[in-house]
Amino acid sequence: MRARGRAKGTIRKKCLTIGADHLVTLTYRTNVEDRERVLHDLGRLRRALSRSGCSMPYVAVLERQQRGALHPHLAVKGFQDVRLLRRCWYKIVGNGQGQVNVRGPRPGSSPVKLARYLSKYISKDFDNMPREFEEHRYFCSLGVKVPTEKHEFVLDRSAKDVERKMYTLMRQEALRRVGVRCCLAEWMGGSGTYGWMAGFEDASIRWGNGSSQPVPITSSS
DNA sequence: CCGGGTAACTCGCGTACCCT
DNA sequence: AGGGTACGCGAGTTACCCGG
Repeated sequence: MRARGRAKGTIRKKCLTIGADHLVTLTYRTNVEDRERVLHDLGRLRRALSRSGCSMPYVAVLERQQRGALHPHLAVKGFQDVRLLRRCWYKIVGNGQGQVNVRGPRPGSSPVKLARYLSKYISKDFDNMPREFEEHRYFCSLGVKVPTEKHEFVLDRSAKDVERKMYTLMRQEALRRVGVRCCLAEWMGGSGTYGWMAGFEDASIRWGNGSSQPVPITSSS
């Protein structure tokens, strides 16, 4: 199905865009199979976190356990307050009636791997997850823009100074394609041998010739 | 403080069409 | 046949208001 590929690709790109490196798993003690209930609880959690000043960009998917119970996985960026998450989740599902598990980045893990991990759930459950017409397979906070232009590069571990030069070339190419009025998002793998860069149109800033940082455009200019 | 209702807005999904 | 793209529908998100 074409929607599967599109959903997988979008999840992967959104995870990379927000730089997701932590995975939050919310579960119920009881066997909750009602999708409406899970989405409702997820909405309440989001609202509770928002009111606590802890609104976070996320990409969420639902996974079905072997017993049939649904539970959400959330890909988020950076360390989240587990105690706050737990307190809010327990308020919603009842004290001790659920689990909150936050998994941080492991050695060798990356936003790329987490993105693959989440998109795997989509393809895995695509065929066996009961789903009504127009229901979404995944959910994310608003404003997560998927880049329209993206270049990936791989460098040899033994390369010296190549990384910096390649980085400069990548930036020049991104600015050439997207335009100098843009902001750049990037991610570099742990070993520095793999990464990506993406450009987003942004009329409020401008890259000058040879500058390493964009400068804000004031209303007078 | 918290939950529910509502409205405006965003954007995922299915689908049709075109091109290779 | 399969990939790319555009479009409309409507599910989902968010902010705000109000009542308990």
